[in-house]
Amino acid sequence: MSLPHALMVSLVERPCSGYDLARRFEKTIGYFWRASHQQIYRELGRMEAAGWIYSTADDQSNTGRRTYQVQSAGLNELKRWASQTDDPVMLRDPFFVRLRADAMIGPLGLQDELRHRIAHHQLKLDTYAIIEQHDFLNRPQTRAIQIQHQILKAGILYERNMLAWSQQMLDLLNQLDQTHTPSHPSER
Amino acid sequence: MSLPHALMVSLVERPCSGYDLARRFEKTIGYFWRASHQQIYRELGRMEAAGWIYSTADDQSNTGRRTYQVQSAGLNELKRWASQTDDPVMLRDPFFVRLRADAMIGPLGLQDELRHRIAHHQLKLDTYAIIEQHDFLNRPQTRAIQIQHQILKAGILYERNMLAWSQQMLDLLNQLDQTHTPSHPSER
DNA sequence: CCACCCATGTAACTAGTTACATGATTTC
DNA sequence: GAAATCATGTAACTAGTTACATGGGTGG
Repeated sequence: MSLPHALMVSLVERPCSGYDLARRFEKTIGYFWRASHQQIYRELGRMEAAGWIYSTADDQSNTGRRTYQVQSAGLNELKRWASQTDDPVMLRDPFFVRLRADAMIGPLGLQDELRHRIAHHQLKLDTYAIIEQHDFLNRPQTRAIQIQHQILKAGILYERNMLAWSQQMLDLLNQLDQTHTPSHPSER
Repeated sequence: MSLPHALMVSLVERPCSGYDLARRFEKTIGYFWRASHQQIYRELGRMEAAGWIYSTADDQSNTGRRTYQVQSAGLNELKRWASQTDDPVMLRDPFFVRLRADAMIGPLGLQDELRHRIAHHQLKLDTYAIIEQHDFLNRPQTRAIQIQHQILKAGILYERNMLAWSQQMLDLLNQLDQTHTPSHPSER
């Protein structure tokens, strides 16, 4: 499992509450891992039970807010886990299944979804460009910053890739539809 | 959920047994979706109960082998599902978490894993090149074939991308380690 | 005082993985 | 006759999602 370890990495960077973690995982950290607040609270509970982290009720203001920090047992676990090897994950997008369905029993008019996806990838690229500008360019090039920058670049490459591919796919579908639809009104 | 629909697409292409589906999902179809035989049998059972598919014991040879085919209810469900819209999936690779851990509490010596990943991506690219040669080049350019080819290209682009990025990451780590590791953290 | 954000959780479900199990057929 | 492969499943667990719930603090 990766989520507890992703949370610990985040807590090593800066100790904070579950709520803050949830927000950080929705924003900047979200380009490389994502989690809902329900999952986060569950994992925080488990990790505290395992002695990997501990929490203090940082409360002058009687909310239930707790701040979590990584303990040495957690650090050891993180090192152990980070040193093991796994196969890279595959690209696994339901949209490919839709397209394959369109190829077999189509045309299903997937152009709209493609346009939606193109906009989505463009938006992510814009966000990443802002993060890159803000966090990585014109910053001291420490070891940590260079590695984190390279991780962000993976996200940028991925989005750029999917954007270009989606445009190609849209062109192809438009071209196929164009030659199919007008001459024979049988379909649609 | 996508798996039942992925299975139906596969069964539309060619009716077959659960065992055959499992093999097809490990091989060629595996570049866009993957499933274990346990999952496949479970889904086949559910889909048959739902009336989306039906099976016949194709048995002159008393094995329990059953061949599955998609029924019209299944085709309708497939059309309905394929026409809905979702957000594209994100890149979500535990290795990014490992790298982030290395950035915070490193160096952890992730070069070996990177070399492993580079070999893996190269292997997939080789496989895809064979599939492309065999299934898509010098073939009649029907609508279905062109779409399926474009799906394969997404896989090729993805692997090419990850390969190039992994090599950059490996170079970066080598460069950082080289200046960091020896007795003095400052340089050498 | 109402809406919105802060902050925490529980419960139930779905999807995917791992481990285990069984028997028949083909190949050496 | 042993080993590999064909062919099917069950059981238990893990990870992730969706829906629901609660209560305090802040700004207009």
